[in-house]
Amino acid sequence: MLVGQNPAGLAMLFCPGRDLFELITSRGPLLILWSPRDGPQRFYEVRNAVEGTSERVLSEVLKKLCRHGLITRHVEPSVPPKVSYALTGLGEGLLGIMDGLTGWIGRELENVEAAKRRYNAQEGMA
Amino acid sequence: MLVGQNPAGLAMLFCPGRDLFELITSRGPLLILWSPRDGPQRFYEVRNAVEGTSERVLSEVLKKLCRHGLITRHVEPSVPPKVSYALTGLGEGLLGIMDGLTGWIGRELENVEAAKRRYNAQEGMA
DNA sequence: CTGTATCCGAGAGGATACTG
DNA sequence: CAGTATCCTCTCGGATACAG
Repeated sequence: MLVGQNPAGLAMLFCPGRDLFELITSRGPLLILWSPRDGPQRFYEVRNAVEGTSERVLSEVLKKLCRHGLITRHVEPSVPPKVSYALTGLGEGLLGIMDGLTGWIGRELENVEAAKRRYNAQEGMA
Repeated sequence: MLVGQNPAGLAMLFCPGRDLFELITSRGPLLILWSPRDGPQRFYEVRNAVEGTSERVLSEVLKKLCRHGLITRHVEPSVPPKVSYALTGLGEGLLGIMDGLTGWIGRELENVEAAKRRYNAQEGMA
C-alpha cells in the first residue's frame, strides 16, 4: 500500500526507493554523511564532528551508509586499528542534491517564519 | 548543541531551520504535501490519497503545514462543513526541490542496489 | 464531513560498559 | 582506537471512539 493514487514519479519513490529515502531523511545519516565531506575521517573524528549521536547509532549508520555505497570503509591493519570513512561519488552526489534542500531552507526560512507569525496573529483574534 | 564543528552551510541548517528540516523529512508531511499538488483537496480526499496515515496524524500534519505556510486551509461555512487544502507558492517551491531528491533517487537507485549486492557478496567470502 | 481525544505498541535513538 | 552489547526512555504514529 502507501500512496496509490498519487502522481507518478512519487509512486516510483515509495516502493523500491522507499528504503533509500528513509535512510536519507532520518536524522543521523545526513549529519554523518556531511562529516567526511572534506576528506576521509576516522571513526572518532566523525563522532566528534557530529556530537550528539551515540556510538551505537553512529556505527549502525556508518554500516548502512557503507552498504548503500554512499561511503567507503578503509581498514588499516595495525595496532591500534585505524579505520577511515570516505565519501563515494554516490555520496557526493547525494550531498549535492541535499544542498538544494538546505539552500531552499536558507532562502525561504524567512518567509516560513513570516507565515508562522501571520498564522499566530490570526489565531490570536478570530 | 548538535553539529558544532561542521562545515558552514550546515550550521545554518541545524539551528533556525532545524524545525523546518525535521518537518520536511518526517514521514507524514511529504506524502501529504504531495496530495494537493494538482489542485485543492478536501480533507477526506487527502486522507484517501495518502492512505496509510491515521486521521490523528493527518490533521496534526495539516495544521503544521498550515502554520509553516506551505498549504492554506479554506473553510466553507456550510452544513456539513467543507474544508479544502491547497498548496501555497512556498509549498510548491518545496515540492520542486524535493523533485530534485526523488529524481536523484530514481536515477541512482540502480547504482545503490548494485553497491548493496557488491557489499553483500564481499561479506559472503571474506 | 471534519476533525479532536484517548490509548497503546513499535522502534529510534541516548547512555554506559565492556571487548579485540 | 573502533566498535559491540545491553538497557532504557521517549517520541512517532496507528486504531478507535466520539464531538461539532
